[in-house]
Amino acid sequence: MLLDISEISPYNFSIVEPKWQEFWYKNQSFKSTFDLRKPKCYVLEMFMYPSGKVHIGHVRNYTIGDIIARFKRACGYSVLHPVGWDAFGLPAENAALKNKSHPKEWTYKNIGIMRKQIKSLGFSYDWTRDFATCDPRYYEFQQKLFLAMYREGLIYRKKSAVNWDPVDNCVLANEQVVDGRGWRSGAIVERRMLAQWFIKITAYAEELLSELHNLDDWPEKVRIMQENWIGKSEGCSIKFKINGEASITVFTTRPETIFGATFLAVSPDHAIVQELSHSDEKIRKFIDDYKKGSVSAEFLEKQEKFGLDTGIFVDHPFLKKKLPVFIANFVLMSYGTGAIFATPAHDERDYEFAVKYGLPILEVIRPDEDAPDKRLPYVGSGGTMVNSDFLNGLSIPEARKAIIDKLCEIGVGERKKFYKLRDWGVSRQRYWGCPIPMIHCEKCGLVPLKDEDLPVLLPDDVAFDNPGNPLDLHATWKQVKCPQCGCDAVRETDTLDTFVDSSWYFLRFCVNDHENPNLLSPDDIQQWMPVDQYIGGVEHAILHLLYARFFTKALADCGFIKIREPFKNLFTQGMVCSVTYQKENGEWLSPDEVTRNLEGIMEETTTGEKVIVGRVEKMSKSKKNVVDPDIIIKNYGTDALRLFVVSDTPPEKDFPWSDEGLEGCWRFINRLWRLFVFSQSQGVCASECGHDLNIDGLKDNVREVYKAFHRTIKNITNALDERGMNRAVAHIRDCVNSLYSCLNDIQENKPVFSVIIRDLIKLLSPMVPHICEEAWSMLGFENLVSDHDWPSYDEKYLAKSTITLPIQVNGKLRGSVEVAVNDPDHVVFQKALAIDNVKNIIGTTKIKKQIFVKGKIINFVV
RNA sequence: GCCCGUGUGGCGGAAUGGUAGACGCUACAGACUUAAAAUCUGUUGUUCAAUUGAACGUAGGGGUUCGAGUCCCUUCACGGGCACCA
Repeated sequence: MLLDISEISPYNFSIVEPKWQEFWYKNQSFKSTFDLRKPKCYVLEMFMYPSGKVHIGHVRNYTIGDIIARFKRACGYSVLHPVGWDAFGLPAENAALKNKSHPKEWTYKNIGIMRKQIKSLGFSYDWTRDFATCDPRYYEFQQKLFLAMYREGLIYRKKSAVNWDPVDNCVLANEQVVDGRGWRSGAIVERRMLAQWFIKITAYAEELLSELHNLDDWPEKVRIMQENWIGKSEGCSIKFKINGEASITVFTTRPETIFGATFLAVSPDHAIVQELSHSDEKIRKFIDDYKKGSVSAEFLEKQEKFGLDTGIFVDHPFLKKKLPVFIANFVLMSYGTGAIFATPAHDERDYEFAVKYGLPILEVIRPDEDAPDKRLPYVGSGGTMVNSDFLNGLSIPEARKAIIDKLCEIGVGERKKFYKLRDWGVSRQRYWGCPIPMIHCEKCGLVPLKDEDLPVLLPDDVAFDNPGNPLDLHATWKQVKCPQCGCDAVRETDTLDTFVDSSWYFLRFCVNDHENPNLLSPDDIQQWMPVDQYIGGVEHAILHLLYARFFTKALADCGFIKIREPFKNLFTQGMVCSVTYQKENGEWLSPDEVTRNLEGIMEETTTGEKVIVGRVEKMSKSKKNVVDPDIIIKNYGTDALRLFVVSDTPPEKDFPWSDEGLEGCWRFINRLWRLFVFSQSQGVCASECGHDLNIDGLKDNVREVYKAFHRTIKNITNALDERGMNRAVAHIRDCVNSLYSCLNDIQENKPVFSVIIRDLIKLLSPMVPHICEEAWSMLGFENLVSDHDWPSYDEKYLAKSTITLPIQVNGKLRGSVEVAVNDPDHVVFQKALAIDNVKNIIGTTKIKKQIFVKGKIINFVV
């Protein structure tokens, strides 16, 4: 009795999916054990902030990771695929303020909710390694790392310019300053010098930069971004004498322009300015005005250049000439030496400043004749030195070398490198973060805690109703005895930037807490590190990825670990986007608030008001174009969702959400299901797989399907190796389509189809694991498909015996011929020339040249 | 301003320098059905011819090549990063 494929009932994902999720979880199916006999593969997705809800972006990120993890596992790797929570941070405190809850409670509750959501997505995680950064076990160890880095001289405290919110009494990150005002209080942000904790990332600037070139498996884009961020420039420092005694040292990358220097400019934060301000009212006022400006980049951008003559003069090192020294707001204390010599003729900023204050402009580079723009300021790289004493007539590179040599020789200059990279300010005047294990003692100064006195636990009894840091306001928490002298002292009340928490979590995952109490057990780390595949959003290209690289190097130098680069292969996935709808008054509408009317125009369902269909933009709550994964899973199942987020669009590109596309994946899941059920009814099962296959005896179409299947295995394997999930899905669909075209032949060819179906399930399992496990057990296969090897293909089936050879005349396609692969050339040409179309076009013209690329193409040139 | 990336049907996208548009979505048609949905099977770059075919076609212009979406030069558009960095 034949089963009618159209009568197979739909795939019941709502029973099947939870069943397998439960099974995997209970049996710890994806627990990682290191196996020396296998190559290892550490697959990691950037861990999640427990905001309370998993969004589609997470789903895409983790699905990509899960596909890689499952694929690698099947390919015989011993895989580590962990999951955890980046749990400290400001939103928990904001929520606490709003809901009168405790950040801890809020955070762990959210983790609970999200853990459940993540489980419903069927990811192959090793749940035994799950942890949150706010677990005392985790942050205690972080304090230990902090102390080690402090001992190593990598951590210091220094006054630094910060954005200060005078209403909230706290420091704001640059991102939290909007139009010069605090984002929450609305108060005008001040620029303040404040004592802050810093980690000396600049000590690693050179290594962070040079090692980038070895990160071959990182996106070029990210490497360039980091390179620019580190921003190395090479040049030299030059000492300018004041009255033959004191001096000002400047840094320049254009020392060859020194004969065009007409003044010096120093930062308002420069030591010499501080000194002068004591005795000079005008300078004091200038500094006050300057300080009113924020340090935020956005604010600085709008600012005009302004300056003040100090009245001081310095000697030009080569000319009997004095240069005036100006204070200028565009000179940054944080870069170089905080002082420059200005050559207005060849620098845009110097030029603008010189024009404004009527300072001389002296040309020292004559542009080449063919230079596109010879106007001053001339900043081109070509030209000849003029008005420059012994440099006259030299090219710029020649002059640069000559002048540096000379400066070094006479002892006023030195070759120098400078970096844009700044030290990492990690102090946060917040409660919900890792406490800094330091003590302020009046007698002893800064005293680090001893390792054995750790952890410094966060107190639970804190209040959030006052502005400022709850730790600082706590009645007793900060009172402590100095570990050195035993006197009364106070704890540091700043907590660590949460980027610190995420700078070493990947190391922590290597160690199974339950099995090894040493959280950075060197053996475990040596086994698993580096992360073989790291996956996350490109928005972390600089901060997180740079901090994590730095931390790894620093911890290596502190003796904790041996590796120096954490992430071997980095993959940055695109954002999930969706169309936006907006009313004419600008109000955003969600997709279920709009309908297409009879004329095909979008309108608001309730009011009939006209709706503007906006751009496809990143999903965000404010634009109301978000999609809730829970609802999708409820209606279509996890497999359909997982399949959808990786089909059609390459994972590195932005993904345009579409309900129709999702429907398509749902249809495909059912199409698979019907294939499996129908095949089973035709006798396809595990026990049919044992037979030796005699390919030659098969009917032509079945043999072709079998051979094509080997190509499918190859194509999918290659696609997944290159992380082209969209291509893998396309090949799978193509393959399923061709299986559908020979459904009638299944019963007669049970062994062949059993093998095909078995391997098809394996090929599908990284993407849609639930339906695969179900089909696997339904067809009588043993264990889990997740435990089985990846199918292999046989090269001998890849070769085609006949091919369709395209025939071109003068590079234009004019037809094609079926030829056997082993046809001799003259036979192939004969066939090609016999095509009517080809004959007509060539006619009696002489063939000048014939190109035959075997197996590819023939081209006649006439 | 500087640096990087991208540009292919109505849409998402395929294509080691070798038949451009695989696969999917949308749309249309046929089969099944009393009917609809679902399913199965087709068609779907544009313009002519209307069967077989022809011309055009991978942002625009130029070049290399027997042959270019792919390599080189150039212009434009969009996206991203950095931005007083001396």
